[in-house]
Amino acid sequence: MPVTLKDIARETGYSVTTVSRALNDYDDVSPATKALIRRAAERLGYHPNVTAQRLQRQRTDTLGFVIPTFGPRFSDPFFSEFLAGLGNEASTHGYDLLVSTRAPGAEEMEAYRRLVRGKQVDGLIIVRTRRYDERIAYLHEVGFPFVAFGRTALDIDYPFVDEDSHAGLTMLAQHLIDLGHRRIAYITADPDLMFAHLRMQGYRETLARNGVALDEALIVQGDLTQRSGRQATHHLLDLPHPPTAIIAANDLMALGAMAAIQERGLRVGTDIAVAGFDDIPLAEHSHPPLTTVRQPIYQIGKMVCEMLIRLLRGEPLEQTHVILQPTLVVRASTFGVQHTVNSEQ
Amino acid sequence: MPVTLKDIARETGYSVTTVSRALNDYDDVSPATKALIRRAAERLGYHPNVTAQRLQRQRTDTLGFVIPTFGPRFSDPFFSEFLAGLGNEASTHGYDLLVSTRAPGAEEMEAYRRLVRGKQVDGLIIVRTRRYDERIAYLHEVGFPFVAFGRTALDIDYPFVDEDSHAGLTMLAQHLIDLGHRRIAYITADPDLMFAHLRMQGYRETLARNGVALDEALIVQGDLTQRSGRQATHHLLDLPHPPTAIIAANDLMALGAMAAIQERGLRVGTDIAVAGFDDIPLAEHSHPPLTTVRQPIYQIGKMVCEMLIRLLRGEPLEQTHVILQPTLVVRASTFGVQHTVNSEQ
DNA sequence: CTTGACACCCGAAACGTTTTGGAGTATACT
DNA sequence: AGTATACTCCAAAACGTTTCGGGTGTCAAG
Repeated sequence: MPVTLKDIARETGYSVTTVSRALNDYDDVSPATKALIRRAAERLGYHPNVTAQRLQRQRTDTLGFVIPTFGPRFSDPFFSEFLAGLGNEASTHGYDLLVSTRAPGAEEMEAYRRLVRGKQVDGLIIVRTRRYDERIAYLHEVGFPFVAFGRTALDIDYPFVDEDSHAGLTMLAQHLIDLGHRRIAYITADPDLMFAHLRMQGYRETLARNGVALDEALIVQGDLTQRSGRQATHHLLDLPHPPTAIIAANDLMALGAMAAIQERGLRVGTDIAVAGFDDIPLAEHSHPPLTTVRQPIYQIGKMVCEMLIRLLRGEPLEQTHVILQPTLVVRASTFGVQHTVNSEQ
Repeated sequence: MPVTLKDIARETGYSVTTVSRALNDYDDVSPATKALIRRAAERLGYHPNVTAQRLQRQRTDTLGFVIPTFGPRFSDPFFSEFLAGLGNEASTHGYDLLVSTRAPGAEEMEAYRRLVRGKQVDGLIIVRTRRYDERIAYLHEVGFPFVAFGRTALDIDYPFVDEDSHAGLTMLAQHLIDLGHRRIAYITADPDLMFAHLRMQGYRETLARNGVALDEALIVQGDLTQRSGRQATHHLLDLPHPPTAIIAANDLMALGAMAAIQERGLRVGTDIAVAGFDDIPLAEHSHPPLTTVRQPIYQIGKMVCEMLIRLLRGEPLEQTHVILQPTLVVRASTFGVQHTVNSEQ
């Protein structure tokens, strides 16, 4: 049914070889023939069979991305934005994106293995790196091309982009200390997540450097969702000696913290300061707007994708270890003024 | 480098045919041979080349999903959740997901055409249907398998799942009217979007049925983002005769509306009621929690995916036109009580 | 001693493309 | 005239799999 090279060959009287070479603009086909063949292809409505090309060329022009999902109500702005960056960059370079969704764990690893062994993709994108990241260890071991968003604690050299989580949390903590806070809580995430680990380090070190005593009771762990941020905050507020400021490892948990505080009739920004990390679009439009650290997720997605494509094409990477400096975005949630109208609209 | 059927054939002394048939469990291969071949395959680390299988089988076992993105800061919980449903369902049936991101328009259509003509995917998933949806018209015309989330105004019969937007908005509007509101604003989205159209209809009809005069000044249009909801609300509040309640076509815009109201020192739920649509995870944890209409997006993603797979496998669909009844979720944003602690934690 | 039936196996073609390694025919140069 | 030198073109192999249409050998029934 679909028209193939053979059809064009039959139609024009040329061989399949010549038709193929004409359409691929080889210079051992005369201009006249090329034109003729191209017109025929156009007329017949020819479009190459991508699968056949892949088999022959031994590459898929497809990148793989396994999204770590957590449960059905999975919804993290991080991934939409990252995916958008990835997808747009990939398409401008003629690459497709194969996406899987798996909860971290055994099934996730199986998905990676399948993609690698079946040669379904030319390269992989890794996000949410863990301190001892099994995916990276595996891909490195089998020598499969990949680029990650995030570092690990493994002794493996691989290309990555990462934001400086440590610096980000240092800025946040310093900001709160400068405002006079001394009881600063931290809602962390699974400490095996590299970024959670680094942020925690930044938190601890900044308090120490400023001579602020660290109360371990003020460190609680969430799972990056709003719900967990809310629960953690209720727990913190129930403490005999509650914090005056709360930093969350991401914006979603910070928004949950704000909800918990407001549920108790307290005011965010005046009674208790709250800060997040990521600067998701919601942060700017929450009430009060959320102080946070900006991570250009879309840009990072693009950058990771571009690096991987260069890698696949054998082009040199100017940098294989990119660490981006985040910027502090101070908004009303830590500023002490409640009903500030945000300047930008 | 990678091990192929030929390698196993050489190793075991059987033909490529027999090896293939053994591994695919044909019953014209003796159990002993099967075992022998399978052990060899295992030992050599054989994994079939998916591309070659595809070429031969003339199908890709891949579904296509083109995400309509709007700008770099694209971030809509709807898509994460839908994608999770899609991805999980697809993987349980052995299908992969090819994802593209395109802003609606010419490039988007080109992406669809490419996927169809290059035979890159066996079927497509369509979301955010428009009243006169070009994608659906095209796919129907060329006879390519697809399932959509959403109806259209086109006179085309195709399989879809949709939620009853009309009923959803009817419930919201009725809820507000029952609470005594008479000046109910509506923040709509691009009216070419089918769901925005249907929701608007539900809004208009419910007001009319209850004898509530419709003030066209109270209908403003956003673009589904928080930012636009906030802007629209500022506009509404500047009106000489502002509304006492605001319904937004989706939760994101409703959250924006809440921010705008609070920025002016007004209280959501007591001074002005706000309601959204979707019940994204954020709705429950906002402050105050948002009254909305629940759409089981994850389930819809699963259902759409399952329908498409059945379609591709030639299995009968029990229903090709599924319309789900949404449920009203009343929370404090319309309830008149400010600091309600949400029951579920 | 045939004849079938059955169990097991395989060569070759096919899927649609790209690439290899020439072959044939002009034209240009000695 | 002979010989390079382009310039066009093509047959066949290759990518790795599945499948079609047999083939062979054994055994029981006739």
